[in-house]
Amino acid sequence: MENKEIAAVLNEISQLLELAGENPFKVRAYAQGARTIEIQDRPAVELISKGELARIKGIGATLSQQITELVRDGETALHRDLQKKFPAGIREMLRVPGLGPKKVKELLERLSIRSLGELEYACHENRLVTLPGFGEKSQQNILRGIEHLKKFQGRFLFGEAYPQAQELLSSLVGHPAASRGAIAGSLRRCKEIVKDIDLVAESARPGDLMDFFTSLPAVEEVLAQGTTKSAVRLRSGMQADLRVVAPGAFPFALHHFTGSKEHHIALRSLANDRGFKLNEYGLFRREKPVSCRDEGDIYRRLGLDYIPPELREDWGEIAAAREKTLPKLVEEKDLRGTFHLHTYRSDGSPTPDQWVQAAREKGYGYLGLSDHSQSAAYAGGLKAEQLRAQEAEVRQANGAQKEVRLFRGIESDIRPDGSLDYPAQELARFDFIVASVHSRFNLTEAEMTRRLVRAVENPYTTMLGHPSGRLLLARDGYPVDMDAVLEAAARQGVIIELNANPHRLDLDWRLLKKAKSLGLRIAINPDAHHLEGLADVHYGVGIARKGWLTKEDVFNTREAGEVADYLEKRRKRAGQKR
DNA sequence: GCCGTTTTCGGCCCGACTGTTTTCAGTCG
Repeated sequence: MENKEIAAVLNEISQLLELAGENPFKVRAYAQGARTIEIQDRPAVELISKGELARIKGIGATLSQQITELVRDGETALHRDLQKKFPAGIREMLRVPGLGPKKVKELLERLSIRSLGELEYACHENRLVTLPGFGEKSQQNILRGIEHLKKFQGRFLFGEAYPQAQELLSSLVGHPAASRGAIAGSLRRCKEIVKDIDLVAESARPGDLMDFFTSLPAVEEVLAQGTTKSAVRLRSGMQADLRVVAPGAFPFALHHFTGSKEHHIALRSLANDRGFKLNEYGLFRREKPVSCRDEGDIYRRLGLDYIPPELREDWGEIAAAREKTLPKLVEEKDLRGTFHLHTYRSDGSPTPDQWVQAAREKGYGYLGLSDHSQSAAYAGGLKAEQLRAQEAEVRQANGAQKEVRLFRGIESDIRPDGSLDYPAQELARFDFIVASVHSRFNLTEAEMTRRLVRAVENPYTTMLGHPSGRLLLARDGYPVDMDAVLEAAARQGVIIELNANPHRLDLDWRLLKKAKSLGLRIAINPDAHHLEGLADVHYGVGIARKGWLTKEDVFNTREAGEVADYLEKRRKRAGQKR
């Protein structure tokens, strides 16, 4: 059983214990244990065999026993009993905003409601109003919450939410009552999926700013309005929350509402140890406020280096900030070019000349064009006989100007047996090759792992495209032993793509740290099919930062000449190996 | 349930808002 699966079970145990009315600290201990086991570099089975499991901070005797039981039997008695007591329908009710374990328990015990469907029915029957702790309002809110769950599932892509947040923010900071404003929440931390938009603003006239916010054209419905907090539902279906604070409190509010919760728990605990108290209004030493101009000051007063928002996941960043070993994260301005762009020849729209123009506008020195290969018939993959024309076209675009170097590549399908999609003499002619899986996702994990390992062992493979194959909010990645694939890529010097398309953001940031530790280079590629898609590298950079990557870890921060030399050398070596 | 350079027992981040109450519990971030 993998660490991730173990974590999922522990998390569920935590939720169910909460439903059972257990000690909240016990509940938290299980949730914390889940996180701890998930971020271990080594599999639990190894930790158990070496007797190191119970020595990990946050895993004590009981959790260690539960994990051991899980690894040995694939399940635990505790988990099984809890599941029997609280079936899936009950757990689903916890996703309704405003419903927590206590209220779900009440619904269960007093009205025998055991699923979302039953809950909706009970609301329509007006049966919640008489329940203690509930009333007319909460019944309506629950109905609306169910409606919303059904409609949107309450989750949105980073790339969907970000432009909306930007627009709201620019409206807000343009208002005379606002002196400062910022995006906060998981969006600021660059999570690939977000639940809502959090905004923080500073104002001496909060009432005016709130009136302005709740009447913006993007707002469909005002869910709550006060002088410190307002919440609205946007026409897009997203919820946006605005917090307004008085001048001086802004850094603390921004920090607080950026999260994550786990980061705050760890940080406040450290603050306590050092004689401080930290909350959303300030940093205090013996009840006396400590002045901070910005978030950097907050960390410095606590004896830490500044921790960028993307890293605030309680994933080792606090220890690194204390030891002054935080990485200097890559920035968008470090990128010198990018790869994996489609043209009109397969399923994209731009011509090579148009891509050159787009690169120029972005200040890039090079672009790597890679249309689909012949097996991807659905995407207009290039037949072998079309390759000469493509070659000539790229050569011509390069001859016509000197500012932007176009590299001629292909996004080669990885066939089910792991081979690439053209004969070697064709592969040898490309400047670079992105190898990706686009079909036959239904192989077993062992077969898929073999397939990907074989693909990265092909001497012509330059990079592995969207390694997991996931489509966020739509499709999980195929089953594959990603560790084995990454290790093979590291042996072969194959670059790993961080596909920056908001639907993919693949390789996942949780694995980037692992890839980095293997010495792998990462290419932040937009996988763009239209000119506007080039801007998606922004999301890729956010995820790269979240994965602790520096400029040096990212392949396309190199200058055009260096990239050209690298690709040429690799191509020569591949020719010799063949 | 976990943890300990004051502690092996007694803490565990902390405050606002909502809807329900008539002083507060539950939820949320």
